[in-house]
Amino acid sequence: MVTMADVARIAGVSTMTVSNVLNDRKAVSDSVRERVIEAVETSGYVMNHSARALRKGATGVIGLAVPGLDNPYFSLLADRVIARAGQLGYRVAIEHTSAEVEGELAAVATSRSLDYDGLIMTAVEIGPEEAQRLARTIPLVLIGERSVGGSVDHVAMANVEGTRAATAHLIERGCRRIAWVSVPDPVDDTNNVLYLRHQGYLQALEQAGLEPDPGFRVHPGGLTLSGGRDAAHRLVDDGVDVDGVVAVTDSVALGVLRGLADRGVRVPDDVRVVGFDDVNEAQFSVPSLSSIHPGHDWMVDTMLTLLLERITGTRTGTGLELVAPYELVVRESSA
Amino acid sequence: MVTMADVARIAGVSTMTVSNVLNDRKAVSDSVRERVIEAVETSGYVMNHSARALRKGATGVIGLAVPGLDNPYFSLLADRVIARAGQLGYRVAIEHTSAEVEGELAAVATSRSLDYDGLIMTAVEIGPEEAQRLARTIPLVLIGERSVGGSVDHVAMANVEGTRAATAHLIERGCRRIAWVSVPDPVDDTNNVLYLRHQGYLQALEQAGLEPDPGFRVHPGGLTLSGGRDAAHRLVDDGVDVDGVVAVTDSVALGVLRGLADRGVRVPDDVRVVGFDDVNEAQFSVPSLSSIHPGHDWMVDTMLTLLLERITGTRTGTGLELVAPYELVVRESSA
DNA sequence: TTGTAAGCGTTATCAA
DNA sequence: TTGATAACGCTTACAA
Repeated sequence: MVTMADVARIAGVSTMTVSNVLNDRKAVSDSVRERVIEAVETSGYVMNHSARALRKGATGVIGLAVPGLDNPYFSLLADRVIARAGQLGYRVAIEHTSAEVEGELAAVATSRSLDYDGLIMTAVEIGPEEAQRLARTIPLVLIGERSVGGSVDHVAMANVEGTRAATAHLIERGCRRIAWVSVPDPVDDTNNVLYLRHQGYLQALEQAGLEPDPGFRVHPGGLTLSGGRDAAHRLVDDGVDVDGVVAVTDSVALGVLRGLADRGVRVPDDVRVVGFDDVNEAQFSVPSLSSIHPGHDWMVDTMLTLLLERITGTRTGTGLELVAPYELVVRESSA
Repeated sequence: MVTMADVARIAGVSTMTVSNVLNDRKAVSDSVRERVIEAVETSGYVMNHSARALRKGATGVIGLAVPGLDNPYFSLLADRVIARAGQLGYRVAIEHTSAEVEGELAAVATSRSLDYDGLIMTAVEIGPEEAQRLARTIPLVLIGERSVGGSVDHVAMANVEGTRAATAHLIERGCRRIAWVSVPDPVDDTNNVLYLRHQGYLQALEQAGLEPDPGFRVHPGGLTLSGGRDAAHRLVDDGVDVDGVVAVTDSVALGVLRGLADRGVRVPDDVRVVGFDDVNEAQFSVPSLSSIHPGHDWMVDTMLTLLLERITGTRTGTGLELVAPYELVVRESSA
């Protein structure tokens, strides 16, 4: 392994000069700079990031904790976070949280927190206290929920407003019996995405004087394509008479489209469907899926801005809570 | 920041004893072990991985270089690699390669190679010489292609055999005018997935005495949903008379399904469609997509096994080349 | 069973 | 403009 000392020896300078050239830190004479650069190239030197990290107390790595990449929303998110972080000179390591036993999440994150200069986390199971404790160890930005307190920054989606708009859109299109497809009994908590989205659905129905559908038809943890498909099967097989479906996520909605097709239910003719997240695939399903676009780019930019402010110490104190602008995107499934 | 020395002071022992307890390395008396563990907990100590990495010369991180996660195949792959690597005690950092200017790929990978104990890479642009050079710096496993030589291990898909089976399947189902949807003019190279898959298509047609479709209808770099959709539009709009489509990837195939739907072409009644990769979404599209299942789990297990053998030095010498078992999965799009 | 000493490769600080 | 020195937190090798 070639070290800075080797390069220094070859170039006939000190390691500090090599370091200064490589980081263009101070003024270095042109002749010396050239010699160093040449020595770097001939020797094939590569920087040892562990040594730098140890010395500087920063790793240049941001952690991104998501349930899994096996989900179009999270892979979309990861893709953009990686790309944007790369532009800012950071690398991204992905942490899978869904594999962990409940509660282990925070422990794992804490034990690894030193490896990251900051952590972006989709807060599915983590509670306010845990989040605050974690945030004392490492700059922390939470996605998708609200009001954790402490120095935790939040970038939230317009969960309530989004599903309210989605539901109102179906009502406006003439739907009167609108099902909500999500997991049963989300915890009544303003930090819970599933709860908030359900509230939006309920609010829109109430505003229109309509009765909500009592059924939740996805198994907990089943916010997936297959979960959505199975839910649609049960919806039809149980003889529930609906003319609209609001699904808690696009994955579920796409599964619902498939499940309705299995039962010969036509979308949008018999039933109109709306999702939430506006994943890429929503544009290409048959029929294409109407959805709530939660401002992905805005969210990613904001998350990284907030995180870097904490990392560099530009901003301290109580956590900010920012809500991304959302947009209803109408496609074939509700046209 | 709490260090091992702090813990040692609190427990009244030496740092080595703390280190030994934390790594349960040697026999440590129960009383001392208890004191150390208590000191760790009360102090809130967390291991500094940079220091350990510097000292041990290993980071515990595996790099995964993929074009982007904005693609169901690569996100599926990343998901499984992260999960499996986690079980083996490694973390995974994702490198985006598609953002790089051509040729920079190798440079970037090299400059970062010290950060990883090993690298798994989808070799889209990297050439044999670059790969070999890289492999001298870091254990390297390449995905999806073949025959790079040197100490580079390979886990390949059955590219030729897969598309041959897919094409033969369409022929067996009665198709006679089968289009190939991929990028134009893939480099004639046994290391090029796109070339190999095209070969399989050609072989199946030749075997059946059929004429190949001359057209390639996806723009380079457009192996995406929208690329597939646009290709299908052009196929129909140009009046090409086909009764079957073999797409180079599932993303393209799913786009083709959408594009055909746009033009009122029925699948499978008018045209049968087969893809390659068997991504999750293939089961849930309408119609569901027939595909070549390239043995994802086998590939991921094998890749990590090979990589760890190189990392630990268990195996040295010339690179192995292993081909994953494939399977044709027939679904509605060709039923 | 526990402890001491040295060193991994880099950079901050201060001196020349 | 350049260099010497110490230190970051940990583990290997050896000593007690």
